[in-house]
Amino acid sequence: MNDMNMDKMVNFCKQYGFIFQGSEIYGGLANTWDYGPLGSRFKNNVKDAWRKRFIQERKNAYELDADILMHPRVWEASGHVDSFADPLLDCRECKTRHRADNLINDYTNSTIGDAMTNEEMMKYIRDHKVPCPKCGKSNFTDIRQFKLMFETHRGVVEDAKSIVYLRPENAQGEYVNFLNVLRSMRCKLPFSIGQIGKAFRNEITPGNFTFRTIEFEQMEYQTFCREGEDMQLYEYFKEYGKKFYMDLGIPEDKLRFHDHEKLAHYAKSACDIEYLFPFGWGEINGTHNRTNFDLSRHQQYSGVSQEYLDEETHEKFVPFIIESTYGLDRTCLALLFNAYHEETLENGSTREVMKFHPFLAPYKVTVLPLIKKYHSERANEIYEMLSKHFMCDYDEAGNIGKRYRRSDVVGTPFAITIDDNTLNENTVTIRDRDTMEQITLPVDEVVDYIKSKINF
RNA sequence: GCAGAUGUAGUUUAAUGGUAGAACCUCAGCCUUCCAAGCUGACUGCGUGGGUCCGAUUCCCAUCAUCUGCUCCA
Repeated sequence: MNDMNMDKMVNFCKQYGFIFQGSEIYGGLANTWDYGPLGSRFKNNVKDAWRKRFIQERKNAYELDADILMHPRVWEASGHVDSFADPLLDCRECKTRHRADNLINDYTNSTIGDAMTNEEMMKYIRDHKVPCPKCGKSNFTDIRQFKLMFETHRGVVEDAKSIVYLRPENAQGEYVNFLNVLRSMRCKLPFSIGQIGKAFRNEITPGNFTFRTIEFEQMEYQTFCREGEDMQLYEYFKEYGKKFYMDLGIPEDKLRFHDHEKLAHYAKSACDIEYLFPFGWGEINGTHNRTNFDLSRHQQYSGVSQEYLDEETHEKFVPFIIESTYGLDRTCLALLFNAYHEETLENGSTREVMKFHPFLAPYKVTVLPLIKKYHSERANEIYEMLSKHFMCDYDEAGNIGKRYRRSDVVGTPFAITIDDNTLNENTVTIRDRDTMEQITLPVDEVVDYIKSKINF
């Protein structure tokens, strides 16, 4: 991969049907992106890979599909109503933007700003002529409350009582269903609830293609455990996450851990897995030790006990939670960069090849009649047969070399060619994208051959 | 949200105050028995909305989007 950059990836994704700009014919809506035919296929394969590793192959792991809209009190209990509303103001002199509480805290070298209302902060800044950290002057706009949660209203009347939020994280869906899963699945600690779904954040400045968007999808994994085994599980899931990415084909030198020093309101410890994007290291996974903060808060706000009864010790306690969240869109973007290769050919031209893990490839196999007018009929029969098992592509336009390349550029791991031998001896040629090797196989062995090669 | 830059087919681009040419891609036909050959043809464009002007893709304004920096990033 030489000379890769974001523009090239955006163009590539558009050209080949992976990702399109949202609402494009209306000029676009900033920071929304639509997954095209190949992109949505690819994204689903990433989800399936995650499901396999995190739900299917793990004991005591259960999937959940919770609603995006939840009771507004959930977000009071979670702390998001408070912490997701940043009090922002702008310096009129140098046009920089600041958080009012940070300004005061930094100025006083304390945390007194945390407890102030917006009015109190505004008064304090005016009274003490708190300077702008950039230009030193004290000439600020009024505080404007920037809400990171999208709000909507249920019912026909838009008033404060009807507000519902589009969830800013999925985790609360697992937490409020802790008791339901515990009972219905007859769980014992430690056990995990995983969920794939969309979340929404009204970010000020997203960007970098699908890396930061206002609507995004997360694959997340909440492990409920005893206090005392929490740090061990925390370390375990950091490594398990890294291994997941390496299994998907990302080399170790493109991955690193990044421990958080500044922690979120709920976390005891936090660590990201970062991928080396062309724009630098970027978070693709976050693992947090959320302690018993969340379940305790839900117990407090709902009045419903969230305690677990340990049958061995006969103790009752609110479990700890280790959260490991995978940004699905970010993971897909990292995998797209990781798969992208430019190859220089003998004649000096270059071609693009996507080298996905075969499990992730949108198409598993392309069916190519060697000569359209002689081999199309049989090729169509074979396409039909294969499509019962895999996502297949079919291409009879242009010459055979061109069709191999069209297949390679979208990352299809196998191409099978139908020629006279197919008609006479019922064999096909299978060509492997990575090795460029060709083998001849009887038609009825093709499905098993491909299946054996695309396992994850 | 602030500052700067940018905006011409799917992509990369050319020219122009008198509504635009090309290459690649795509599609159709011919040819072709394994890696972008060739031939013929076809489709597609001045981000959007105003203004100035006889006339605007070109000048001006606004808006939208993208990029860079700032800010933000539970």
